[in-house]
Amino acid sequence: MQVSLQALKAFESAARQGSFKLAAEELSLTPTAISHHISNLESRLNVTLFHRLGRRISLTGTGLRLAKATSEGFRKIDSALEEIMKASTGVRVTTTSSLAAMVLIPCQHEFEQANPNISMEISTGESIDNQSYLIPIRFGDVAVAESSDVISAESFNVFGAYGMRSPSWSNEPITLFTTEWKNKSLPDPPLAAWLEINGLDSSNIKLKKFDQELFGIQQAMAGNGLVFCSTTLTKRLLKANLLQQFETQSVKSDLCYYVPNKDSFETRSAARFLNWLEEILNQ
Amino acid sequence: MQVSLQALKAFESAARQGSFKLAAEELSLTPTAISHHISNLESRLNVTLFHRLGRRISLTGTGLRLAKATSEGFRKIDSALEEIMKASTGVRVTTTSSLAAMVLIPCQHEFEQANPNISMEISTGESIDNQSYLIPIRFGDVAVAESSDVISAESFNVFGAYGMRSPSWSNEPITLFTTEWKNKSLPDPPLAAWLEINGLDSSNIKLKKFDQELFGIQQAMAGNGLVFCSTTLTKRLLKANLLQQFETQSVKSDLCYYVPNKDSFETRSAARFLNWLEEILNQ
DNA sequence: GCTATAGATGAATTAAACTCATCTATAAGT
DNA sequence: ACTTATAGATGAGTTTAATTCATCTATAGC
Repeated sequence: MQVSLQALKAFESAARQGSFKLAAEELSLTPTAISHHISNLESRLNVTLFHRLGRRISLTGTGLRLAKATSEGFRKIDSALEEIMKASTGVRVTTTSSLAAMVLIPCQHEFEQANPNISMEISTGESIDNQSYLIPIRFGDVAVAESSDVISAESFNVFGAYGMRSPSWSNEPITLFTTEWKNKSLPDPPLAAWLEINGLDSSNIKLKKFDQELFGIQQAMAGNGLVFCSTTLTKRLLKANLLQQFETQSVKSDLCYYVPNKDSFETRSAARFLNWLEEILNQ
Repeated sequence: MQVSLQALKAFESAARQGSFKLAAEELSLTPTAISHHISNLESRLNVTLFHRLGRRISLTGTGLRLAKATSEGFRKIDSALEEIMKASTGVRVTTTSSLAAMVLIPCQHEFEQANPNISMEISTGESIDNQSYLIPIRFGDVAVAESSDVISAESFNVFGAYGMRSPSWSNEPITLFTTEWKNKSLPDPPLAAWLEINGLDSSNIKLKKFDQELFGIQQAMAGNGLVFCSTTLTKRLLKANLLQQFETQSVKSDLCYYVPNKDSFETRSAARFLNWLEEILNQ
């Protein structure tokens, strides 16, 4: 190509604003640079692009035609760049109520502190708007998710309010909150396996079910019983002395959190967020 | 703007061709330059544009989006530039048969010799295709044309074949070819005014009319009579000793050659052509 | 007729784009 | 499996091109 793109950029701005001076301001250059660019362009193309009427300029017919093309062309490119830049200054995540409320939202500030130039936006619910650059963290069956997409395989255990005494499983009636997913195709929480591993039986246990783990956890924190839920959600609450666990073993489940097409997120922000997320979930 | 246009150009080419090496060849650069440009772009935008699979590359989703935008944008700009370049490497003129045959075509070679980088294309007739960059040289009434558009005001005189003896206007019958324009709104050739200025009367003159001056001139050259026509068309023939004039005075007419919106032709080629044309018509 | 402003011009400076040399990883050939 | 050739990455050095500075001209407004 024999004409410089910067000259075209200068021309586009000057044409749009009808002034070398204003173009210079817009592009953070001196009017001299604009003048050089445009006369360079004119001599390379062998055309006059501006009529010089003393200290005033006006587009020639040829100039007008070129201006239309350059404006449109650059606008197309700029808007694509802008979209990318917008996407790269922040991450937009959507996930389950439980993960959002128990993990993401509490850690949001910490993430933004560690990554000052990345803002984090969290949404939950059925907003299936297939918007570009929206990162969905799904909760599902490990058998269904691509293995490379999985960020956290879920283990389950029983937790209770901090400070309560260890329950005596065989002697007293126990209220245990657990979850029955709204989505029936998901594997159930592995309560039976957990009981077996810990050598317990369910005769004294009175089960209460919610459709989100979140609610059972909140009940447990309020001292209204114990909760059987994923360790991912309670990790932070244990550290913060809001929940405690007992001498029971946790049990693996077929459930996991995963991000569909995890490797297709190419913005650095998304990559950093996903790394950070895997770290806090698997620490 | 924080991203360099040259980097975008490099990216566009690499994306389209799927190879840094090919992009380098297309842009007459080294593969290194392409690599630098693209990594610069990626770090500025905070995104990954290409997946690097060893020595093979493939566009990421973001890269694909950007590639679409840049390809389209640059294509728009390039095609406008190409049109201008094409226009500036040549001039395309359309005019009357007479001016074309008597002046433009005989001088075409001379013009192209003097302007080696400008090719000249001459067309005549009703091809009113309002194509861009086609220069029409019209023949018409000075009162109708914009004065700034006029290139030559026509004077008329009588001419005969080279070497013939001066006609004796009062003693012998004379055949005089003149023109009756097809377009009736044009002023007639000023024959009456010419006779008056030269103190002659038309009693011995036998008029024959064509609708183009060209034909009368050719009859006169063939020795079949005299021709009353514009001096512009005969100037060259006089010099070349193909025609001669006698002791008569030429007479001004209301006719002229003009180029509508003459000042709207901004290509250097067009400007140079128009200057050259005015020169040879008014020399 | 003076002053201020916009642009033109040419030389000097500065910043960027580009290349070179070197290195790594993959793909192909033996 | 080992060698060879190819594509790209990386960092330092060089060259080109973009930008500025100083100066000059012409217009517009006072």
